Amino acid sequence: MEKTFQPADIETRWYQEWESKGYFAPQGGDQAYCIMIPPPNVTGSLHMGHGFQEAIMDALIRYHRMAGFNTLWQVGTDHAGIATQMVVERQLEAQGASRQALGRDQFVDKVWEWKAQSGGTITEQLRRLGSSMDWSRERFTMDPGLSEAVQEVFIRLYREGLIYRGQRLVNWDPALHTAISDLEVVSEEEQGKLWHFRYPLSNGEGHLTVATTRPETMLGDTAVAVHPEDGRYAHLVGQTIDLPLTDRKIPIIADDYVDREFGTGCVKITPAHDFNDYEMGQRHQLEMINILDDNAAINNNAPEAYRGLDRFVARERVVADLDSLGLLEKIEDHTLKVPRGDRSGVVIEPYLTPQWYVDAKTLAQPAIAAVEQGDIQFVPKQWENTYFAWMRDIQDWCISRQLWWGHRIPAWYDEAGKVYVGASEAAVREEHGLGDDLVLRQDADVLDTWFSSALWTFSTLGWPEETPELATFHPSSVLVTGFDIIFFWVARMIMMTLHFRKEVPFHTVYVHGLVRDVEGQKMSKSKGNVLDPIDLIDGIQLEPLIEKRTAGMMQPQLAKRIEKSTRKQFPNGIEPYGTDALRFTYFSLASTGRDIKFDIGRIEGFRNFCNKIWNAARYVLMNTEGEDCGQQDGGDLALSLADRWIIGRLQETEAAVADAVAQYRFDLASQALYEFIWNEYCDWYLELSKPVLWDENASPGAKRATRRTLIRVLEAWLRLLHPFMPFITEEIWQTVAPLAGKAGPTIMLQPYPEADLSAIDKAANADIEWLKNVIIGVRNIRGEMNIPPGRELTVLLKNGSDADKSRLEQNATFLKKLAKLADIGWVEPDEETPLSATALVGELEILVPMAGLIDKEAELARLAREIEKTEQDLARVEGKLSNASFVDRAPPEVVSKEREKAAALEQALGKLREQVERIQTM
RNA sequence: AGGACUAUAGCUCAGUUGGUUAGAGCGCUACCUUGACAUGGUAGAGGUCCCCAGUUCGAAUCUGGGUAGUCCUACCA
Repeated sequence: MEKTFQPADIETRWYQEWESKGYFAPQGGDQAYCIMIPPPNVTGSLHMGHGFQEAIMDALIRYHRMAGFNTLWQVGTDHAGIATQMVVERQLEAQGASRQALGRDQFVDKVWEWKAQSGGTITEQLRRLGSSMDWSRERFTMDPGLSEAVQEVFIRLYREGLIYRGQRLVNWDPALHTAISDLEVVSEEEQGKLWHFRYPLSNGEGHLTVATTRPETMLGDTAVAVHPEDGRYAHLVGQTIDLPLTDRKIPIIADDYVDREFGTGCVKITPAHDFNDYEMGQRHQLEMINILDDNAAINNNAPEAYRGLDRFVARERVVADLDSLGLLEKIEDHTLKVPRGDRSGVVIEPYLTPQWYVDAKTLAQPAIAAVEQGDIQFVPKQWENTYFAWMRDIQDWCISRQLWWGHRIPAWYDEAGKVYVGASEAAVREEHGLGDDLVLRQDADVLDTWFSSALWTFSTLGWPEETPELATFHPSSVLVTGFDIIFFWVARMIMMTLHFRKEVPFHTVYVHGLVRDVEGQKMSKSKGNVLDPIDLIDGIQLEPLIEKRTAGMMQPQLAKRIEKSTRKQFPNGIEPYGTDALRFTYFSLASTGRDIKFDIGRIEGFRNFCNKIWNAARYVLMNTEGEDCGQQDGGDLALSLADRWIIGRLQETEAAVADAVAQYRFDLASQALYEFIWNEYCDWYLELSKPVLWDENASPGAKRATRRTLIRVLEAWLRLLHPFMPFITEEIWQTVAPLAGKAGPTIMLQPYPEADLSAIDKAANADIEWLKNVIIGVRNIRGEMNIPPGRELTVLLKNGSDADKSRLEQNATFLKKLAKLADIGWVEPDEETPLSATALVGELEILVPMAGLIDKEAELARLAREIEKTEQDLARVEGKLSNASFVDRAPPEVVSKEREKAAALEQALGKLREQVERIQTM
């Protein structure tokens, strides 16, 4: 074995081995365990959030696979309608072509080509993370089977009246030329203006002043509204206004939506271009005048002067024209929320178009009930509130998109505009008895990507066929996802699955936090703070990293800043840390209910942990290979104290890990493993094994027992660790297993360690605790007194109990070795002792004679510190005990515990003071 | 506007049902290449548990009120 762990050497080798041997496929017991991957964008690439999420899923999957479950991790990718179409359109643009010039069929072919070309990136990256998904079952949302499921769902919902077509206001993206759902609109506060206009009354008796943030919409105004109880305007209700710049008269109406306090208390109403106005228009049967075209330029419904102008040009023109008419009262600065498309970034317009909708209110009812009843549980639970809040006020879901890439809507229209929904044109004709002479035209739109994602848990398993996989693995066990897609995806999956399967899609939703950079900023391309998980695994030089972070920047000054901060943060680039270290870092940060700040220092620490594991294994192998490790039962076995102790601690660790995983506390699991492996197995157990293995006088039974324990405990914790660090554990296990009497082609399919609580040896724990304390006592003196580590000491023990005496007898060799002692022995309580530095373990005194070694003043100073600390502790405890109500009212066991503490402290204090006196008088 | 979450060592974070000497990793200080590991070992320093009040014998932990930060939802023209 190499002296240091080299992850690159082993990772790809093992992954290929696992995949090619089919280890990821379901196999195992009657109980199924299934996780559906949140399908990443097929043409996307891996980011830190994926890395985190996949690591968690893989740990759960490997854990349950080893625990004997019939385990499926369903993998697949999403066609990501808008995102993918945009990428391909940009590529066409760069070549001077366009989607329109190409035509629909050819364009869609192009997208498929792009998918074929770049679709392997993300799946290759998932493999680099060690994710053990079943690639033989990989699905894509536009596979024939999944498309069939989409069509089936659409048709059935339509027939049930739960999908309908309607003309109403939608969020229109003027850049992408498509409707988008409410969820795809992000509103940010921006600086804007509030324009105040005078609208003249038709009767010539003055005007009303209205305010707007979007002046151009006044061209489509069809009313002015005031509050019904607003005394200032009550007499005007029913009269009309001469709408400036147009030749229209519009009514003054009363509606209690109007806020009397805001502005003048008069609101211009544009039902075709504002969601609130739309509703008011419905209430008052107002005319709806659409003044925009698909590009959000002014259309022919507006006065001629404005036709063809872009909305923002028209805005300036309207303001200028009103101003010249003397109707512009004032302009104020105003911060407002501007709605923008999450993909295009352009300002969204409420726009009147025919679209398809899902009746979400109806579907939401059972979906709410499922969570209320606990059929689905969120972890952490507080996300249920978020879910309820949204579901109880859910709006109908606009599912049609004016795109070409996606599932085309299975609806056909005749020339009269009558709609027929069915699986194909032929099916529609047959069903409705339509003659061949009747021309049918398929709906041009495709479905929202999330429509197909909503079916993911069952469409991937073969639905609408009743497949064996569906029967076995549905509902799935747990969904691992970020809170950002609870509405987009989780809620919709629950609705669709309950409707079509009459069962939940999953029993648990584990909601993890967002991965942020070290300063808590969201990672984003434009901030240039993105970390690529693959770069953390393989490492990257500074220059390529800068290149990567600044590539394709629109603004050169941004690139400069990014380069500077990157140089500062990673002056030497990023070292290769390996997948295991990266994964372990994720786990250690994965406490529930908070985002994680990714600190490069942590991953370095866990890389070191990998190295520690590697070297611990080297040590064990050096001492066991070619030796009798008691593989065959029989032969003398004389377990040492340390052997019994570490076996018990292993059980406790196994229990802790199982407990942590059951609660999705990967941070606690990783911590328990780290602590056991490094602080107990390596720091203490390996050291305690040396005196046995290197002692020529030790019995063969003792040596055999120690070798056996060394190798078996190692073998067990490799399995225990495997779901979290798959590669290093597999690599080491291959060599270790036979020596531990285990056989098998892979650690992946070995049984997961289960705690045997009867093997926990409380007495051994206490004895080891004593041993550690004595050693630490001596080391402390050595360290603080600057005694060279190589210098062997003679130590005297005093005032020991019978237990201390027998403990010393049994452990003298260990003490000598670990504390570097030439000799250790007892002195009687009244016996004269040389002047010594002392440490206390309970009542036992450890004496290190000072002659020639220890400076008198230094020891006095050390004792003074010790005394001060002890005095403080004692004062606190005595304070409690002198409080009558504490003694009266606290539980007796708490009180007696405090009393014992006080006694022990008092005694220790006495001894320390005695010691000070002795040193001073010498 | 409503809601959620967060605040503990210089940094990143644990801390179970109230009773600990408030912990870990990184960083820091000193010493050490001892036959697994310097990606290491040993010892050590470092905390007003955000603030105020309350409940309690006892609060990092429970309650109320503040402060600061992050996020979500809905929005007034």
